[in-house]
Amino acid sequence: MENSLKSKGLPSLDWYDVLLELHREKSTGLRQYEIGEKILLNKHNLSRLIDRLEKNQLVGRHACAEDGRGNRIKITDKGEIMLKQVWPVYSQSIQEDFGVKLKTKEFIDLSRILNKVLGQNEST
Amino acid sequence: MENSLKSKGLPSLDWYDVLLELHREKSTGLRQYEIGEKILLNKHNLSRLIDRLEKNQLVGRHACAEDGRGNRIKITDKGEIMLKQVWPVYSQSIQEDFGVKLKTKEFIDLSRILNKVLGQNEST
DNA sequence: AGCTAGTAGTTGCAAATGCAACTATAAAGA
DNA sequence: TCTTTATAGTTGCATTTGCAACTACTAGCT
Repeated sequence: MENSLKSKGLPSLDWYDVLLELHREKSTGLRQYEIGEKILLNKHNLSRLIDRLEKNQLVGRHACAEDGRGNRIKITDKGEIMLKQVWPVYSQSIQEDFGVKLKTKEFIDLSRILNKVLGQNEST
Repeated sequence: MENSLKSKGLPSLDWYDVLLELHREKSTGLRQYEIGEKILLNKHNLSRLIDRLEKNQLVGRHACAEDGRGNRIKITDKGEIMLKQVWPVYSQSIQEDFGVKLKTKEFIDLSRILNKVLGQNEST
């Protein structure tokens, strides 16, 4: 999937993950720690990922009213456009790597089983 | 799993993967490209991974009779010992992350489905 | 044989990651 | 209020990864 994106000059999947979460909260934005809870990335790496996104003007860091330490991250219009550009390529990769190879029931089973593995984590 | 290994001063899982493949061919050893076919790592990174393994005397590079370009990698006794040290920690992690959370049937299904995803790859 | 193309493995450099230490602010307790 | 403790986020440094170019050798073609 990464190769497929890269060959088309699109950013990697972790950029997509962050942009998607921000898209879902377009109006209010998200705190960095909130993004960190949703995707699998520790805070220092997330901080630098957002540096890169910001440098590419896909997101913006805004001062945070309720907490002076943190900042509120919002997706930009350019970020929204990027999201729309990535999705067709991403979804086609999913189709090729999973859709073609698995029956619908297998796909559902896989999803359910992996969610069980992810869930009930003593570390969370 | 990586955290669990690291906290006990043991090397990461990719070291284990390589050592295990070499253990299975202890007498003849393996060419680097053969290791590369078995684990998910491209050749330059594998080359450097083997550098590290060699520096820790867990494997040895030997001149290759049948092909002057390549070398034959063999696990050392120290490597075998490391393999034996890692396995209990690794297997316990598997137990915690999968065994506890999944029923036997789910585990088998997961394995079967993921193998289907891996297989029939147009790129291989 | 001699030339060309392909393969095995290595290396330099840039970018990404992990770890620990750091700053700045918030929250909790005396 | 003042002190202590916890949290949000950043930064420096070492290690790892990805990419492209490279060497050295093999294999295939004429």
